[in-house]
Amino acid sequence: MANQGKRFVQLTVTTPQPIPDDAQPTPDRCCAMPPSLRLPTNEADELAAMFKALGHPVRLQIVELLSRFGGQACVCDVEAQFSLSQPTISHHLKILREAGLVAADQRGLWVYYHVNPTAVEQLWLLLDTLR
Amino acid sequence: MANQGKRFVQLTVTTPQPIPDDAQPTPDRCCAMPPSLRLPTNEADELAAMFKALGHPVRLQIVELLSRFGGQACVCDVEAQFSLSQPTISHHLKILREAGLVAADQRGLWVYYHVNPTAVEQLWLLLDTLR
DNA sequence: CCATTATATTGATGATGTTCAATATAATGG
DNA sequence: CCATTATATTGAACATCATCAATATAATGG
Repeated sequence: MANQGKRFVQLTVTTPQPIPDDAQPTPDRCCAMPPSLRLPTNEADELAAMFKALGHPVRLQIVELLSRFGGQACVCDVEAQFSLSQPTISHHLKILREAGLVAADQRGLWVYYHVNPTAVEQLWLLLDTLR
Repeated sequence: MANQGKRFVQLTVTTPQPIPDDAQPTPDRCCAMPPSLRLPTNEADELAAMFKALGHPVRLQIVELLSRFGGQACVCDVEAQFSLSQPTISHHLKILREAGLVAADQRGLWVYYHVNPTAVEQLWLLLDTLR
């Protein structure tokens, strides 16, 4: 079977507008061309919540770790990598879950976590427009 | 002109890996394959600090705004887009500056901010490995 | 040097985040 | 049903964050 484990997505990206030639380098007044927001507040809220979840070194390391073990990393695997209590790891995993960045499924007594590729994709796409 | 201001991107998305057939559905012990951290703590600290700076809707909107006005957006331009006090905007800009995501240069009485493309690139690259 | 203006800093207040010990929950195997 | 084990939740202590009013700083133009 071709393209196993992959799918293709086509999307539209707005490019940054070029600075117009008549923009004064040192104008005698400011705010001549007030830019308007193109990132709506509700979108910004959701994306910022995901960035916020990545905004802690331990959580970033957890996600990086999970990204290399699709569905095979249980909580105790994660726990083993850090000098943090079990409740603290559980707390960080909850934050990542609630942001939609990871998902969990229970198999027997263990809970296995994996990265949600759609969520990462959204962030990646946004950064792509900011580069 | 067709597709003005837009470009099309085709990209590949990795779907979650299926659990291999030889993975025990209910193994009698866990952590058989302890993964090790590949993202060093000092790197994680720096990257997480940048993600954290993006982890607020207003700051995300500020960066998005700046990305479309390379070196032409002064603080008052930014201020005009939000219902927040001038000190609050200044505070958010400081956080973005200290994370290395934006830089400022003064021209006359005004201070113009622009996105630091190297910083965005770093985050983009990391997310690229997590997809 | 004085007045004006844009931006930054300070200090305060209320909200949110991080961590752990203790405890609860839920699955498993006798 | 009981003991064991993995994970989650609770509650508390302490740290950090977001916001604004007030004030400081620094550039400019008289």
